[in-house]
Amino acid sequence: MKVSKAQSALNRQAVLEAAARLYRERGFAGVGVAEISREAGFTHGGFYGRFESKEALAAEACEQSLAQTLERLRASLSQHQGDAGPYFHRYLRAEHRDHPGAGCAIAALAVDAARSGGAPGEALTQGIAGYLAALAGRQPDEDGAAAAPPGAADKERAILSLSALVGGLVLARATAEAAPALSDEILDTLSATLARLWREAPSA
Amino acid sequence: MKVSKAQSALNRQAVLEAAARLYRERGFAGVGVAEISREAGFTHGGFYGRFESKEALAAEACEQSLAQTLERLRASLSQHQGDAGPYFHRYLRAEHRDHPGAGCAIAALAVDAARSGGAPGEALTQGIAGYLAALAGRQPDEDGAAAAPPGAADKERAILSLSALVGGLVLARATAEAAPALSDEILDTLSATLARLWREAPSA
DNA sequence: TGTACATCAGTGAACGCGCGTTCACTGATGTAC
DNA sequence: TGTACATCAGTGAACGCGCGTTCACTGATGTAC
Repeated sequence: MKVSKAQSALNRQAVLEAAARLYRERGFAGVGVAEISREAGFTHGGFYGRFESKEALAAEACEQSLAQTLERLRASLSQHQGDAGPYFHRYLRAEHRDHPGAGCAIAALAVDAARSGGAPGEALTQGIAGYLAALAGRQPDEDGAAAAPPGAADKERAILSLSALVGGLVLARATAEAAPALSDEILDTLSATLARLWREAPSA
Repeated sequence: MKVSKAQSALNRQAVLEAAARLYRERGFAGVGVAEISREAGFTHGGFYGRFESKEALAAEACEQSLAQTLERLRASLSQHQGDAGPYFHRYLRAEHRDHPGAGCAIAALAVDAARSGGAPGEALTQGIAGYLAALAGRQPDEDGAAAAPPGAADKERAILSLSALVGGLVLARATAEAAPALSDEILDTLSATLARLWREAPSA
């Protein structure tokens, strides 16, 4: 049963989105192409008409979820005039901890990508570089002058912040089941610490 | 071919150590009981005489590598009178990034443990709690008086530090192949930042 | 616009393989006498 | 201490299963006239 080109493109996108969610939830090795296809509403036989291999799908799923992750950061920064506080606060919520499939691709996939290497590893690397650049970037002046390039202190703060966000979320997820109070404490404490850190040394 | 009880205990330990290394390198889903047994010098047929299941082995391997991870932190803290700087510096070395099998169990296994839940998840949770306690703990006074209990600032600093260590190592590993310069920068920058953080607000 | 037919997106069965787990067997260990 | 034998740690073949991947087939799409 053939399907129109437009529908076929939508179908491919549906598989990609199912993969982006399931991989973040269970890792590359934890989900198969059959389950991903089924989740999107198809049989696994058509998979290789849409993607070259499981690794190719993993790489595309990485790119897609990383793009979403970066877009959220950029949107929040621009909405709050470069103040990262609100973004950190959202990032370190229980809601985010409890729904990795819809959350930060770096926290969910970086360990898997480091192990798998190849195309997913490259996608993650680009995503991390882009994230750090966005976090270190300075906002344009109020009078519209171009933003100053980020200095060493900006890069340092960006690296500390992303490391703390990713590590904190990973720790909170690992402890959520067996020690929910500790898990909450990690999120809340970290959220307060990072907010203070940016308040004390704000960017230009 | 039976084997002496003493030898059998050594053999079990050898399998456990192979598992602790391979799981940290490739994750729970990335290595099978056959490969672990082979790595330790045995056939996989004898596996279920030593462990109840793959999950039971994973849990024991977690406990073992976590115990090693905590022992290293405690040893470094006690050797340097509570100064965590040298430990952070070692933790954030390229050597550590490049050899996950012998490195920090939290950074290597927390994502996997969060996904698997069960006994490995509980082991990781206990390990994280112990790590934070050790990092927040105050050293006894020079005149031998008992150490003061850790305050809120100590716990906050411990959570920020562990999060940054784990997140930083994860990021450095993810970028090591495709952007080695960025990977090095993450490690070096974080190392300097954390050292400064502890120098500026030292514990009693 | 209507018809004839080539294209090709998706189906479902099949493949070889490695997984976790089981089991009959082997033969050195360790014990009862 | 020496002998006879029960125990049991480890072997290797086998199991059912799900994996990634392939392929002959179906039938709606989209095109040539």
